[in-house]
Amino acid sequence: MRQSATPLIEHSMTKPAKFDREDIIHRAANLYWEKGFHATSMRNLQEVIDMRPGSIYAAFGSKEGLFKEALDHYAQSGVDVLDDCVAKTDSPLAALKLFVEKAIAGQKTPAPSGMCMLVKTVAELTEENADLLAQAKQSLSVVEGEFAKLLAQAQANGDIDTEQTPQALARFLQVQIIGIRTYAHVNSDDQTIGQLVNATFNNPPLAKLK
Amino acid sequence: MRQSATPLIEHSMTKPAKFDREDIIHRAANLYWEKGFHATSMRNLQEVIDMRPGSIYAAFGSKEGLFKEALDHYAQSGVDVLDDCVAKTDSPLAALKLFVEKAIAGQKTPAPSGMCMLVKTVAELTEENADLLAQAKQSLSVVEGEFAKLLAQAQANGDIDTEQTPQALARFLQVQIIGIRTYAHVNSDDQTIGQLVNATFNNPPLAKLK
DNA sequence: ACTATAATTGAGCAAGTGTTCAATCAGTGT
DNA sequence: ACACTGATTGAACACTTGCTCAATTATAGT
Repeated sequence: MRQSATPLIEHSMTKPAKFDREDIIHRAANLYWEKGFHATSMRNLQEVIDMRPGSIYAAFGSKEGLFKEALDHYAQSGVDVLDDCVAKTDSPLAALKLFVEKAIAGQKTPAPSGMCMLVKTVAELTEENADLLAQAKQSLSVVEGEFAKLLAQAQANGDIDTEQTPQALARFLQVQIIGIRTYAHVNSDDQTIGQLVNATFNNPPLAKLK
Repeated sequence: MRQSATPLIEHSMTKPAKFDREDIIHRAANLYWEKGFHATSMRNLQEVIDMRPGSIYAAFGSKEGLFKEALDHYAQSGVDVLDDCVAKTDSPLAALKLFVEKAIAGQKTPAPSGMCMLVKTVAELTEENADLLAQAKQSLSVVEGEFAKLLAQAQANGDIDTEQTPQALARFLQVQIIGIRTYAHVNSDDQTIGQLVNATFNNPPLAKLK
């Protein structure tokens, strides 16, 4: 019954899982991201990941189990993007700004939803799905922690004011990103959104010192 | 079949609607607000508003019809609260700050959800419910317009900088409120949230001039 | 070839969904 | 009293939901 992510060699090998687990989760995540947890039915999922119910339940246990893995996948890919931004820029502050611009531009073509999937999840779910809710919150905290690290570096570099702790600055940045991406649903005018991003990085507490 | 909000006098009067329509909508709105559109079933609604399906459908037409009225009710009550804040304070800026504090404190006990129902709706719904989505967006725009009026007054009073248009400032304020209320789901520490509210009103572009 | 083992299938289940409608109920005007 | 009429009821409908499991398929080791 059990399926292993990477088929393990045991006493006697049998038919290995033919599907690419990462790819399946990626597709599932995109559907959940677009439609939300409740509005996504197992039938919808069966179609986009091209698996029959038995296989899905053998591999992921339940609708919630698959959603959990989708959330993990999404959060990890977010961290990957942030790391990529760090690699592509020459300062922590520039990395953060690039990340924000990418996140907000992603609202356009290829992303299932302009909103962060973690935020959508926190907004949608209640205590009826306490574990999923907790996981989304925790992933948001992890991202915030990554922000804090970069902001601490920016302070050490003398790029930004040190009046507030890196943690407080990270919270502030989270609020801006959540607010702007959500607001972009209502008014997605490029210039308007650009103004809001600039306001975030040009005013205290994140304004660059000269 | 039809039910009228205020039973009208016609050629021959019959049994008037016995329920208090405003009260019904209020209760329905609170349930929708708490659970979201998709996770709220008609059975759930039947219980909290104590009506049988036939009556609900005679009065509101459909699950979406009732949600529409719930959204309207919610948006109107938001405008009412804002007006109340204006009445209770001596400056437009103070009114806005009071409004923000009320909105964020409402996250505590009596409100069904810490998040704005309009924002939750915009986050949850897709083009599959285009009309409801459009309505939520439009209500958010209306609120933003109210903000803009007050901010224009604040500028006229010389309370805040005039470098940005009232509309731009209103957008900025919306982003802050959306961001903070959503963020409060993840980290609801009073002091932290207070800091974020203060940051909104103590930094440009909303900082009070002296 | 044969067997052991596990992945895969898909029909189908019990429960839940939004909604309808014939029957009943209860005020109003006569 | 009575009849008229619209509000109210709740059983029931067609459909969808998340999920199960016996049957089938496919591979690896003998």
